[in-house]
Amino acid sequence: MAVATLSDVAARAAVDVSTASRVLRGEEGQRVREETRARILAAADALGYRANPVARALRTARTHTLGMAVPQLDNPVFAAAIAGAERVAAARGYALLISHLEDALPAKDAYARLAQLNRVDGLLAATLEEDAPLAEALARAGVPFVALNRVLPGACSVALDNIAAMRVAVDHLVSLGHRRIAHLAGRASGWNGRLRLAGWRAALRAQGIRPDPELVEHAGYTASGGAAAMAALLARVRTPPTAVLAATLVSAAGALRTLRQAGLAVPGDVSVAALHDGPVAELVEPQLTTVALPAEAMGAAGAEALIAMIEGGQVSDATTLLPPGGLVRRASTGAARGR
Amino acid sequence: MAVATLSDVAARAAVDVSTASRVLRGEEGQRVREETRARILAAADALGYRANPVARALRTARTHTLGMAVPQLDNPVFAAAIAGAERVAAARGYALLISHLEDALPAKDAYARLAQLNRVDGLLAATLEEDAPLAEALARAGVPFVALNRVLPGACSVALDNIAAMRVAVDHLVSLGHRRIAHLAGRASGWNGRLRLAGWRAALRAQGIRPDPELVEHAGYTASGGAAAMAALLARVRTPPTAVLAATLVSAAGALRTLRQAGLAVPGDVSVAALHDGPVAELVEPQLTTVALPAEAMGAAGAEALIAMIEGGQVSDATTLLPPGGLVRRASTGAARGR
DNA sequence: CCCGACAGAACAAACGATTGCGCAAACAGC
DNA sequence: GCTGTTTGCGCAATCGTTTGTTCTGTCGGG
Repeated sequence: MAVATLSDVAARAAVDVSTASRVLRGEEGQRVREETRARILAAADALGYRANPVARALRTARTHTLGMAVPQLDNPVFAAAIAGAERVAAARGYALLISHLEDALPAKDAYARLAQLNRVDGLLAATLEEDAPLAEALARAGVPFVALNRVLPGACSVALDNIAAMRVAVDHLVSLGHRRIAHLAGRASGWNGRLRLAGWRAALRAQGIRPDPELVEHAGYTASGGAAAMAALLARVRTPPTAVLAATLVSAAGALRTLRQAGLAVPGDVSVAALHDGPVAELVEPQLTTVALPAEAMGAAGAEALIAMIEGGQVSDATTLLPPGGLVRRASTGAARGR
Repeated sequence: MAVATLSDVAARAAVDVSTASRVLRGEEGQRVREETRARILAAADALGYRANPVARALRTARTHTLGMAVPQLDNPVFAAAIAGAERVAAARGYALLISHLEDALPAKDAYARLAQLNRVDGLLAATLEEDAPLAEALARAGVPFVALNRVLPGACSVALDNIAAMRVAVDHLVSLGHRRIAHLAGRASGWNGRLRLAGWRAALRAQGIRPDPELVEHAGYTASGGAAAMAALLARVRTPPTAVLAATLVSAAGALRTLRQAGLAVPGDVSVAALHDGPVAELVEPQLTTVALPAEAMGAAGAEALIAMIEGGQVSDATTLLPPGGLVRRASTGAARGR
C-alpha cells in the first residue's frame, strides 16, 4: 500500500473512520474519550498518515489552492509578485498554481483556462489588461479573484501607488534643482504606464512646474525601447531636459546607453531616475537612482486578500494601493546644471 | 447550481451517468449509438459542462498537476525554467504547482512538503542541492521526479552541459589570442559551479594551455561577489590575466565594475565573458559576450521527461545534458594585447 | 423456432475523505 | 426503578467521476 488512508488508521485503532476523521482534523467541539483519541493519533503516526488533499477537496469543495495568472514569467516584477504570493500561500496552507497567460489572450483560450478553475479556490490575476469580460465571467461564476498590478473597477484589486511613487521621484529631482524633467513613459495602453504618466504631471504641478507634453516619450518596457525613446526625445526638443524620469528600470538603462552615445554625462548633464528598484540598477554605469516598488509585497497582499475572500465567503471589491518603498539614491542623479 | 455536473448532463440527456461519462471522455472503443452520443453532447454543451478535475483526480489517482520546487524565484535562470515547464505542462494538459524551497531546507520541512505530494503526479525538483535523502524518500514513495539544473546520480536529471559551455567560451577567448584566462567561479558547493570550474580546466588543457590555479577565484552568484573576486584576483597575481571568464552573468557584471575602477579597459586590457545570456548582458558597459544557456529549454525538457515518466508508468534515471545555445558575441571580448 | 452473439445502455462499486444523524451506555433526578 | 439527558462513537450518505459488470433487446444462423 503506497500511502495510508483514513480507513487504514481507523482499522488499526479499531474505531470508525468517522471517529478517526474527527480526531485527526483536530476540531475542538468533538466529544471523544481521551484514550480513544490517543489511540487514533498513535495509529496515524505509526502509519505516517496524511490526509489525501484530493479526497478532502472533493468533499469540502475547497482545494486550498490559489491560481495565479501572470503575463510574463521572466519579468522581475512578476517574479517577485509570485514569490510574495507563494510565501503567503504556503504560510496559510495553500498551494500556488501558476499559469502563464499571454497579454493578448484570445477570449476562448481564457475561457478554456477557466475550465481548470474548479481546481482552485480563487484566482490572483495579474493579467487582466483590458479583460473586463473575463473579470465578469469570473464574478458570475462566483470565483473569488483579485486583480493584481492594476485596479479593476468593481473588483478586489491590489496595485502599486504609481502616483505616490512618481511623486517621490519628482520631488527628489526637483530638490536637486531640476525643473525640466522628461518622462520616459510605459505603454500608453498599460494601467501602470498611464498612471505613472499622470503621476508625473501631478507631481510636477504640485511643485509649481507646468508639465511639458513635449518632454514625454513612450518607451515601452524594454531597454531598446528606452534607448530609442531617449534618442527620439533628444532629437525632438530644442533644449534637452536636465533630468529624465523613466517609468521602468530597464527603459532607464536603455536611456543611459543613448545618453552615453550622445556624449551627455550622467548625472553631470542629465540626471536619470527610474521607478522599480532591482539588481540591474547596480549593474549599469552609473548606478541608477530609483524608487523602490513593493512587488513582492504586492503578491503577498494579493494572496492575503484572496484568502480572506475565500475563507470569509465574502467577495470584496476593496482596492489596496501599496505605497512606494522609498527612494534609493545612487549615482545617476545629481544637482541640475547651473545651480 | 453553480456548475453543471455529470449527472446534470445525464439527466438532461435522459441517460445514465456512466454513458454520459463514456461519451464525454471521448474514448473510441465505446459502443454508443450515434443519436445518443449527439444527445449527450448537446446536453453538455447546453449546460456548459466541464468535468470536475478534483473528482476525476480522486477516481483516477491522477491529478494532472506537476509540482515544481525552486530555491529562488527571482533568479532569471529559474524564472526561465519555470516558464519552460509551464509551457510544456500547459500544452500537455497539466497544471504547474510551484513551491519555493529555500536552499538549505530543514529535513522536516521537506517532508512536510511531501505531504502535499499526493496532489501532484510528479515533482520537478530544481532544489536538491545535496538532498540525496529527499530524493530517496521520493523514490521510495514512488513519486516520479526529475532533478533539474543538476545531475543527481540514480535519478532522472536534466541539466546544462557546463563543460561544453565553458569550452565554447574558452575556445572563443583562445581564438582571440588569450592564453592567461582567469575564471570567476560559482560556489564551490554548487553542482554547476563545480562543473564550470572543471570545464574551464578541461577546455584550457584541450587548447594546450596549463590551467593556472592562481587564476581561479570564487565569486558566488552576485554582482558584489563578482566585483570582490575580481579585486582579489587583481591584487593577488603578478601579471593580470588578459581575459576573465565568469561562471555567471551577474558576477561578470560585478567584475566589469572592478576593472573599470582599476583603470583597466575592457576589452582593451582585459576581455570579459560569461556563461548564461540574458537582458542584463546588454545593459552593462561594455555589453557582455556570453554563452547562451538554454534555461527555458531546461524547464521544458524537465517537464517532458516528468510527463513521460508519469504517463509511461516507468521511472527513468536517464540524464539529459542540454548543449549550450552558442556564443553571443558582444563588445566585452577582443584580441589579446600584443597580438 | 430457438439459441447464441452482440450492440447499447443501465447498475453499482469504487476513490478517500467529511458530516448529519442515530444509537447505546452511563448517569442524574425524582 | 424509571425516565431524560449527556457522552462517546458508529452508520451511512455524499462529493463527482470512472469503470467493471450486468441487463435487455435485436438480429442472424441453424
